[in-house]
Amino acid sequence: MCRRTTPRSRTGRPRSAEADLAILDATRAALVELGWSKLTMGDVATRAGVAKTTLYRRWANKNELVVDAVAVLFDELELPDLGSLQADIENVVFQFAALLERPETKTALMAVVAESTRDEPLRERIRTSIVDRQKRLVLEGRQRAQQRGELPADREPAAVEATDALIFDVVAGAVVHRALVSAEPVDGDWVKRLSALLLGGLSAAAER
Amino acid sequence: MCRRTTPRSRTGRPRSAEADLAILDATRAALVELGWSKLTMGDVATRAGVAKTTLYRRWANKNELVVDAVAVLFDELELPDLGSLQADIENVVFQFAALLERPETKTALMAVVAESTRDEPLRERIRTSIVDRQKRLVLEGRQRAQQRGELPADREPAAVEATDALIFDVVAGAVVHRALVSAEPVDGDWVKRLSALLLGGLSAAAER
Amino acid sequence: MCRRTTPRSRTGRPRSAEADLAILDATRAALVELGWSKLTMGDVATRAGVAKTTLYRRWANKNELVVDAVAVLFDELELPDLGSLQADIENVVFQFAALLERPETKTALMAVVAESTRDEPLRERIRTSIVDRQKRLVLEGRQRAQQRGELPADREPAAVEATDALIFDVVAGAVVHRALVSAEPVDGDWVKRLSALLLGGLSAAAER
Amino acid sequence: MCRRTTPRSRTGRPRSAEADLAILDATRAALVELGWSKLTMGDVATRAGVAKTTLYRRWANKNELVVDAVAVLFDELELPDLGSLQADIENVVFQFAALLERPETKTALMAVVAESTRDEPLRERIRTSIVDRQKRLVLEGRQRAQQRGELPADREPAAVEATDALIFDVVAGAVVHRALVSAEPVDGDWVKRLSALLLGGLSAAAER
DNA sequence: GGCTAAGCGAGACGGTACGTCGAGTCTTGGT
DNA sequence: ACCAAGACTCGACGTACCGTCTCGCTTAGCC
Repeated sequence: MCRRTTPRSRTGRPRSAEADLAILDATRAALVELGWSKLTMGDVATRAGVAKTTLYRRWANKNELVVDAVAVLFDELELPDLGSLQADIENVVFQFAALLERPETKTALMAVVAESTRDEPLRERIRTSIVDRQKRLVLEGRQRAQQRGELPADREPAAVEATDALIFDVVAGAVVHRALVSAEPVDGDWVKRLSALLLGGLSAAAER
Repeated sequence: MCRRTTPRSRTGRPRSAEADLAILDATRAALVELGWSKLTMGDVATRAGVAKTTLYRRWANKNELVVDAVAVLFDELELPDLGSLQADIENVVFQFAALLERPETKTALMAVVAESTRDEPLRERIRTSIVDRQKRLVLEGRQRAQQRGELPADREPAAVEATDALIFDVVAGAVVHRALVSAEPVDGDWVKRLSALLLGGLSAAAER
Repeated sequence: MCRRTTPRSRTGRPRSAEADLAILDATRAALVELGWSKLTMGDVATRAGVAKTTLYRRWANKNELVVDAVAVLFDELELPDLGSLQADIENVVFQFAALLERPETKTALMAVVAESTRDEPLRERIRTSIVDRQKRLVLEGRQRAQQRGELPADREPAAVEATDALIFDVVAGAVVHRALVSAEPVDGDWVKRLSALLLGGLSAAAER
Repeated sequence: MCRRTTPRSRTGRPRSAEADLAILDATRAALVELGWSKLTMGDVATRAGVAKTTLYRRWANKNELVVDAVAVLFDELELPDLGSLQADIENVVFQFAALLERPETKTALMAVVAESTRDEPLRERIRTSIVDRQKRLVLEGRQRAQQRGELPADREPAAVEATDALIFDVVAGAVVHRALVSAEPVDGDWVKRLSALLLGGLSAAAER
């Protein structure tokens, strides 16, 4: 979580663990109230009852702090076995949509992605802290569907991986676009249509 | 294009039309060189050979200016008839990906979307200037495919509209997510897989 | 009054005389309400129901306008014959003090003098519009006192002129300093002491 | 000197004392080069090698800064015992005139007095920083003359105080008016006439 | 009575300075 | 070594006013 890359000295006063939590909580609270662009480091420090220095000792800048503050929310996503691929897809789409409805996620996610187009370390941090962690959902869902026989067993690994990546971009991208760009609700009807499209597409691919 | 809402006074010196163009050009140039977050109003004004006040007389803030500057780029997207739905899809995806590769679009699009989550007028501006204008591509492509017989003729209009919206979010969302979040190339292989998925999904839906 | 130095063309629409008065009135009103430093040309124009252009066609800048607006107030000073030099002095001091109590004079006079230390044309304008016009009071008062026999008749003109100038600086300077710098009231007691000082000093000089 | 009114926090980085001096020096330099009205806070900050915010942290505005910068110059005035009241008067008048010849004083003094007519805190600051500090010269000169027997010993204190105040306003006012309004030189001849007037007036008052 | 040169209101224009705010750093004294 | 406090530099913000300009529209005087 903490961006300390150097191996951390053994002497001196150790960092306060409480401070880390307080800062991340304060960051999320500030995101909810103010949104990304009005959030300030000084305000976060005040909310957390901490000096600005303490923030900068732990995070290099605002972007990295916000990524860490928001990343943990994405770990809440789970994929309980609901018995069918369609149910699993619809469930995860709903969860993801609910996550994007939260004001802290809504305002922060696109902002840090935008910043990351010009900031390679930030992109890397986003990838490791948020993006890659969610790919497990696609992998798990696909494997479960194969076990159920809803999808054929793997043939060549490269194709499987490419399809996983595609599904990930399609699902995540469609939900984000629906929620933030089109600014329309991710409701039951829309989710059904999306999952139907995906299942149809995957089945068609499997038949060939 | 310009935010003139009041019907425009008849007296007084009229606004310079040249200035408008120079400002939008300067904005795009600054986006390319500096990216969204480093772009400043003062710098844009200098590049355009214009006073800062002239910018603020026309646009309320950086976001609205950037939306206008970038919007015109999206109008370049076209949908020539390539003879098959698959070819049309692949073509438009490529065009869209190429657009998102341009540094001015890449850095600006996500940023203004992020801001729009807390700024209703901005969201409206984005919708009318950018988003809604591109929905025509989905509509046109679908109609053409129906004429070719690749897709069944319309049944109920509501379902058609909902499917158009879904396809729009899926295509645009997937490309944006691939390009900006996953940060992986939108290459021929990926585009083929995406269009196969869509075609499969649409066909499956049509059969029911 | 108006700074037109070139001989003025005979053709074309003549300048509005009403506008001149309205502008000077508006300037004084603005001085009263806002003071020198908060007075703006745009505000004066609005008050006068006139375009800014019209101001600048007549006065080169804020300083010159204010000098003209205030100058006329100084012409109100009069020197009625009260029968004795002491009474005449006390009377003119009271008048001058009353003038400096008016908010428009108070705020404007020192300000334009301050500006004039770096602006030769302005200094010239102040001299001709305000300062020199008041020297007549000293001259008149002295001549009247000589006729009454309170002061000896002139000997050498240079000395007379030098004394006139001294008295002018002493009286005007003392009143201004009392009113604006010391910020204490120019009351009967103070005026009596000042006139006694002057009369004593002038008599002493006459005896030699 | 510095406007610190609250008793000063004990924690945090203390204010730089060097910065204070550098800023006041820079202010005087800017006054000399540019004059009051062209002096800008940004320019002063640059000259002092300091950020603009540092200026505003210490002084509320240009006026207060300039008063502080100029006040110290007035402390240079001294009243050495030259053996006679006349000599003492002429000396202090020359010193004061020389001070008003300096470009930084010339341009600043009237300007801040003008502003002070609409700004009570500024008036107070001028009084305590500049005006009251110079009244000592009148007091000292009068006491010395009494010791020499040139002036009678005090009778009632109120009258003495009133006369001191009068002399202060007359001398300071006359010199300022001569130098800045009449814009004529404070030369030996004029000074002799002024001191003669004062001595004559004081003697006449004493005889009664 | 039409021509014409200037005046006029309106308001946009290029500039310059304002005073504020936030980022990120540095310097205290104290833990 | 950590920490809270708060001053520091830097740079952008959005606003205000200056004095100029460009419109379209009067308005007086001379042909």
